[in-house]
Formats: sequence, structure tokens, C-alpha cells
Amino acid sequence: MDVDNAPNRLRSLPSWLLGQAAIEGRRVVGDVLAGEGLHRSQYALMASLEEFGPLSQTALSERSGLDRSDVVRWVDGLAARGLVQRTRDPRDRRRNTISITREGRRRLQELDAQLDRAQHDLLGTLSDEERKLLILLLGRLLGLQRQPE
Amino acid sequence: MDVDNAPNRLRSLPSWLLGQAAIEGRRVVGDVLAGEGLHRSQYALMASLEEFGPLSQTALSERSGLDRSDVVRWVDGLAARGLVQRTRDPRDRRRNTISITREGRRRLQELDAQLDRAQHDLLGTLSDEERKLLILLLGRLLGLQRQPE
DNA sequence: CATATCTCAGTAGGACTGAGATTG
DNA sequence: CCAATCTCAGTCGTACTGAGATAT
Repeated sequence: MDVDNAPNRLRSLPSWLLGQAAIEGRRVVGDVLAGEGLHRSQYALMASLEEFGPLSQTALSERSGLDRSDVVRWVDGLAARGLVQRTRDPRDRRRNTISITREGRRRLQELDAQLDRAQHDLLGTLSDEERKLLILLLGRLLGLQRQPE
Repeated sequence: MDVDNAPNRLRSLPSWLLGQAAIEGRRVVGDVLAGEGLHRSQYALMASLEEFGPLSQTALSERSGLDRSDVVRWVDGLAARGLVQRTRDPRDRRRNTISITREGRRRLQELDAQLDRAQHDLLGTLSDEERKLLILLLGRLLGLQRQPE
């Protein structure tokens, strides 16, 4: 869509601006990951596992923001490709323990670099200071306690 | 989702912050409009018609950012409730001319007031200056030429 | 005949729900 | 028996595609 064509009632709504910007963001990230045969949800899963260590699928759902049911599906794909490992928790055999593999960590690092470039593209015309400011304001809007490092 | 639980890899991605903020925005706006029996898309349509005057459905699609096919459906509902009018263009009978009715304008004004409050809620903890700044930065990110009035 | 517009049915991807199976 | 966990099938709202009908 050409945002310039939109009526002022929309263009002056913060929620609309956020929505349009989010569409762009989703697109650039989706493109990068699709190029690696992965999905945004799978990046979220791998990132959660790398940061918090092995997790049950329920915990993984809470950390990644994905639905419990989607965790099942996306983990299937990651496990099939050896990026994560799914094992029964011996202490509570209802649970799976999902952990990221060495290969998963490696891929994650590659993705980080690519995503970094994508974010840079997304923020396009903004100066470094403006980027920091935008991130700060969005964090405040979301009520994030601490700034992401 | 509780954004505080998310891994730093996500929390530091501008695209992720935008996505989460957009979800919030969509929710507050959707709630207001649902209370009036309307849909976000229908607000976009009415706003386009009020600002640009009567439009063909194709033009309405371009202005509102909706797919041509969705314009058909949402206009159906608006027309049935007397908020817009659909007439054949006598000069090119392939075209419909959609125009907003007096009643439509009235409802739009009511909605504006409610949406304004919703936006205020959305931006919650931000000061007036910060709100302006956020809007400015998002506009820049989207490459909007002029600031929305 | 080629093109433009509207309409409708259907598809695709994502978010979510409900219920069954297994274990505690 | 109740609760937690995982899994699967299916639903829901949204965005989009393809093709037919009508008109230029």
C-alpha cells in the first residue's frame, strides 16, 4: 500500500502508523528468514531456548509468545532439521524438554547478523539517535521494565 | 502475551517492538469500533470517503488500503446501514460511486472522539512530547512526506 | 477484441480453541 | 478422581487470488 494515499484520519492515528510500520517489519524479517528456510516463529523459539536454556513446551510457549499448539508444529520442523532437540523429561514424563543444539546456536548467530541488517533497512532514514529514541519509546509504550540491553 | 517474558533477542528487535505495539493498537481500536458494531476496515472506508469525496470502489481500495474484494464486502454492510451510498456512475456504468451519507458523517465524528480516547490509552505512559515524537518517527520510518496535520 | 470494474468463491497463512491421550 | 502437559483437528478473522459478468 502507498501510505501517502491514505486519508489523514488514518495517517494521524498512532495505531495506524504502528500497524503500517509493523507490516514493513514483518516483511523484512520474514524475507530474511524465508531465505534460510525458516519462519519468524522458529526464530522466536530458537531465541528463547538460547537465552533461557532447555524449556518445556508450555514454558516455551510463554517465552516465545506462540500458542502452545503452534509450538508443537514449529518445533517439529526445527527438530527434523537438527536445530533443536526434543526429549522426554525423565522426572516428569508428561513433559518434553526442548533444547537448542550446537548447530542451532550456529544458525542463530548467522540469522542475528542478517536480521541486524534487515532492521537497519527497516529504520532506513532514521539517524542512530532517532533509532534509539524510537526503540525507547516503543519499550515505554509496551511497559517494558528494562531496556533491552 | 507478557512482553517482559520474551528473550532479549526479540525485545531488542525494532520490528518485534513494532509488532507488539501494533497488536495493542489493533486491539484498542477494534474494541471501540466493535462497540459501535463496526469494523476497522469500515472506519478506513468512511474516513477515505469523508476526506476525498465520492470514489469508485477501485479508488476506495487504493485510498483505504483494503483489497478490492474486501471493499465489496465492507461497503455492503455500510450501505445496508445507511452510512454510505452505492450508486452506478452514469458516465461509466462499470463503476459504482460510493459516497458517505449525512448519517455516515455523523457517526464518523462520534467515532473520532472515541478513537481519540483509545489512542490516548494506547500511548498510556508517554508524555505529550513523547507522543508527538513517536508519531514523527513512525512517519519518517514510513516515508510519509508531510506530517499528518 | 482488449481493457476496466465489480463481484464472488475460494485459497493461504496465522492465531486460537476444544478435546483426547498420557502422566503425575 | 483431578490436574498438567502435549498433541491434533478444526475454527476464526484477515489478506489475497482467480475467474466470471458487465460495461467501455
